[in-house]
Amino acid sequence: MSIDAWDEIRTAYHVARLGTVSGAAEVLGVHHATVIRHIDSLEKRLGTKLFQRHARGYTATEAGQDLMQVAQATDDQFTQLASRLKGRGDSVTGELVVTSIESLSPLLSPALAEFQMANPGVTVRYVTGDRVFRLEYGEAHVAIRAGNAPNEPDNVVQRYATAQVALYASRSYLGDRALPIPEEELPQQKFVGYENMDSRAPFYRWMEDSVPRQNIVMRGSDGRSVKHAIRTGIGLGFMQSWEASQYDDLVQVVEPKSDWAAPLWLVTHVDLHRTAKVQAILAHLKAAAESWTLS
Amino acid sequence: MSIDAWDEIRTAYHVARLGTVSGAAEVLGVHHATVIRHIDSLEKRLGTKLFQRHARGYTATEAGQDLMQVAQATDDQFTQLASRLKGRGDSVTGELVVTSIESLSPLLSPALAEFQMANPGVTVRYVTGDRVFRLEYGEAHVAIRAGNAPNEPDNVVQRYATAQVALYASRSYLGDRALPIPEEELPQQKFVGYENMDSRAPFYRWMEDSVPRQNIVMRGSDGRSVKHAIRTGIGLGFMQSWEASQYDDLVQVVEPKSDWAAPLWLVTHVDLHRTAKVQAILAHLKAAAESWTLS
DNA sequence: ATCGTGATGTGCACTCATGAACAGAATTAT
DNA sequence: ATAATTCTGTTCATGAGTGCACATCACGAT
Repeated sequence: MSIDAWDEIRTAYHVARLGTVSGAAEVLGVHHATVIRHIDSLEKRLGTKLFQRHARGYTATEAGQDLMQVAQATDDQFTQLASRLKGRGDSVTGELVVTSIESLSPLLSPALAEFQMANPGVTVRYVTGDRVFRLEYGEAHVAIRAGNAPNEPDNVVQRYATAQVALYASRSYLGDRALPIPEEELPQQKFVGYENMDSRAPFYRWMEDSVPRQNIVMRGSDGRSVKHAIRTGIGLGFMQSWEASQYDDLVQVVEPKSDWAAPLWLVTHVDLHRTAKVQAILAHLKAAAESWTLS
Repeated sequence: MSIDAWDEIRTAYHVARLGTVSGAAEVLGVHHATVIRHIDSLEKRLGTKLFQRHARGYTATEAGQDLMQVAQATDDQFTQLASRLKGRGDSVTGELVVTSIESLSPLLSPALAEFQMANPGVTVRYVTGDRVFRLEYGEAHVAIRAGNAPNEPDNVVQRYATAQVALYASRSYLGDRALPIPEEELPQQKFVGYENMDSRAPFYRWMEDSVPRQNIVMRGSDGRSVKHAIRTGIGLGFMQSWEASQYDDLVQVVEPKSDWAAPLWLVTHVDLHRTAKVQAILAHLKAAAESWTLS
């Protein structure tokens, strides 16, 4: 039994507040006849007289005063809401959800942390996972995708950076082997792969095609386990160049092939792309990418 | 900077609550195209995207969820308001303002007190005064008027009772005079009158016409002072029979003339006459009048 | 693969709420 | 007293908002 004529309540509110139909009509920007009709309709709807009509104006009955108080509170809340929402569009506050495949985590995490430091009003949520988080369902504000250019409707995609990926091994695995390893000897090496290598990543496609299955001696389901396996010396494996360079015990075994390069894409939803919050994170991510290419 | 489209907020609220435009349209009883237009209009008005649109429905953004919470509270308050007002029309609660000329106070006060005892939910305000309290301004729910039948528009008037008025004097004034005093001797007596006797009361009109002005030795501005003056023995004066009968020292000096009788009228405003509260007080007042004629 | 279902989105005809004009009433000013 | 002002309230023409029909798309089941 809820009321389905909020505008009529709003009209009655201004009539009760000002005391006259004409005054309310002027404030509301409508004709006074409209105000009268709203009041009549609302009174019929509620089954109660809200106003005493006389030639000098409308005076609220008890019911009318009750309604005025409720509507007063409503008007205040709506006004606050409006200024909150208006501000939200132009300021960088609230939640900011970024998603990517898990393997980009070591690259993005520092940049996101920096962004949060620079914008204390925002709480960053960085969600990774195998399943693609869909922007059109509002699951994330911005996604970093790898591989071929995404082609989803209502998504604006920008070329981002190129993930430098190369084949690494630990010194304990290599021993005193000469580097680089000749390309024709690579298939005989032991490898560390990824659990579900049906991913679009081109370097994993190369591994599946070039390396005999029995030589992929371990598969990890996430980046950390793969990284640990390589450092332990189980075999060769792909890693982000940026991440691998942080570990002294890892060495690059061959010059990266050109088709291993995985292009990265910045993807946002059309509706959110214009907002200041999204623009801010995009600018920050691009700036962070500049520093990657330098190192 | 307040929002002037409450109905659109209501529409957006249901969309956010149900997740689909079609569902909201069904609940709201409008076409789904209308819902879409409301959302578009509201988003333009607020300058913020409230929903992520996709083929499976609308999911609320942060802004949309914020709006939903505010609107949820509003809906609750309006629902409570509606049930409150609906109930108020059928129950006898709240304020009840009764007005009359001051001289009827001794008659009405006991009846009003009884009414309040019988209806604890109501707070009775009994206002008396020389100035006529106007029902059309909402100053009172019911008025008891004396004299000629009131003829104001939008007022429903009912014949009530006849105020029994007679001429009284104290035993100290009369001494051992024989009663009743012959009518032709009355003008030579001393009298107690009323301050503003231009009132419509017929017995005061008789006094002005029949008694020489110098014999009206005192005039009171309210009923109590007139009563005290008569009891002190200053002269003859008009009193309500019902009130005078309570004082042993007062005696009726002549048989009441028929044209002294002042008819009483129950007056209510059209808008309030149908309400249960007004009907209750009217019934109670009529019942009280029954007991007067008995005594 | 194909069909079915349930959703959004858009152009067009129409209805209903709105606005303009006028009448009436009461209060205030001259 | 009379005029002027400021309200309410009603009638009628019009336009904005609504409903309808159809197109389109995504997902799921057969």
